[in-house]
Amino acid sequence: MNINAPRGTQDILPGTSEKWQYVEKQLADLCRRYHYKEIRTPIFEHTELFQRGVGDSTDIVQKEMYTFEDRGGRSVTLRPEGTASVVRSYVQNKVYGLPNQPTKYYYMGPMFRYERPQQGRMRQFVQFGIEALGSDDPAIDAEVLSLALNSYKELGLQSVKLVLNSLGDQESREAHRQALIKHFDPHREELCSDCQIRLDQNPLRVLDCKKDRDHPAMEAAPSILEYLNDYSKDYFERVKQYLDVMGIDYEIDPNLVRGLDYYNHTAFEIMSEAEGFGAITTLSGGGRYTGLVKEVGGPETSGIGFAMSIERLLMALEAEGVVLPVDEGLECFIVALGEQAERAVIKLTDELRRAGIQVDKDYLGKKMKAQFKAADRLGSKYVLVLGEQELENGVINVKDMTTGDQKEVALDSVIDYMKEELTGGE
RNA sequence: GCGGUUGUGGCGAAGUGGUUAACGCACCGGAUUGUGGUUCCGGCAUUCGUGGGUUCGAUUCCCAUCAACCGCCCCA
Repeated sequence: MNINAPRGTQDILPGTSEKWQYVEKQLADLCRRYHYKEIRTPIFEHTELFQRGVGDSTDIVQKEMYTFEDRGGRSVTLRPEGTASVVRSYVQNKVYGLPNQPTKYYYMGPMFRYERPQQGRMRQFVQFGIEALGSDDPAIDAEVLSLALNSYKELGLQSVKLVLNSLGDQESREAHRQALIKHFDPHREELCSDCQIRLDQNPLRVLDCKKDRDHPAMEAAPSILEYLNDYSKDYFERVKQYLDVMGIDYEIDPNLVRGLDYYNHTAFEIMSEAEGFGAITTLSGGGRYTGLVKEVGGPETSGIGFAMSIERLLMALEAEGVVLPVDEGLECFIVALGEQAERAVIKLTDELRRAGIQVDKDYLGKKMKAQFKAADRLGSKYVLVLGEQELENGVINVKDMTTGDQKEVALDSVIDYMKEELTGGE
């Protein structure tokens, strides 16, 4: 019997889950300010959606999908990325017909890719992403880039860089495609097996092949930037202009291609340059897509989006030594001494909790000394002690664990007293 | 899909072909009466990922298997 979590999945336990909650909260607030609203789509979709949406020639579709047949004989796939689902939803719900375009969504949730796990790569991982549909204004490209970058900056990361490229529009891409084929075809036999296939299916991707990186033909390969038509060139210029206006630094990489088929115009990645980050440096990636909405059955609509891995974000925070402000302590621990007191403590514990105070107590029948030790270990700010004596006198002992000071408080006013101590105090 | 490393108690980690498998941390109990973080004392693996083989005997040798980690490809 294999009782381990499946390969490439992980449990996120207390101690770490607080960090996730913090990050999720910060990202949601960032989206609120940029006015992106949350969308939640199913975790699995019809396999066909990803085949058409993500693209048959992509690695994701060819070898990384978690695909299975359900009991009704339908082929379904655990989502490997978020954009296809969001676009499907946009089309299915006819959101393109609503007023107030563009539609600006954010999402956060698990994605699945069947790969060999390693540092920064899981079979189930969590992506946060945004999509802006219904506008091809370069200003919204700049907005998406700004949000992407700020999500890292606001959490305290320093060593992140934005790498930018333009893949041009349909016409530019086609011209470039022809040029690439013409350029690489004479060297076809010298390229790796993957690239020989890419040359036919999507020659653009030959450019980001790591195996053939040092091939002499790579150096002289035609750059997409030289094949941009006037519209695409102008589009790219305006995106850069808007970034400049916001004071956002970026690096142009004409070989940045992106693995998904649907991109055009703006394509980008954000990478970590932190020391000791591991082999994978890409934190997030995204770009503009124009054919996708139509491909999924909607009207010709342009969109742009990006997605980041929360796992990699947390890795980057770790690598840069950023400490998140998460509080793992406890407000108060109540010690009961004796049967009589135990009942009173159970009642008081409940009352304090309903009054908004965080309270815990012992459930292992420990002696007082051990209960104090437990309270200390839990990082409790206060320890309340209730024994037979206190009970008789209608009081309770309140000890401030930081200063060691102890005070006797009337039992019927202890709730107000604790509220005052925990909030009003300083 | 390919390659490398590893698998001893809750965690970290030594170790050897042979009577009781170090040590550290953590945990539990105690050091007189109802008060934590220091100190001292005591306790805590019929068992060395799993299955099989070699052997008089294996945690140590061999094979298989499972798993984890890291890397390649590609990506988030």
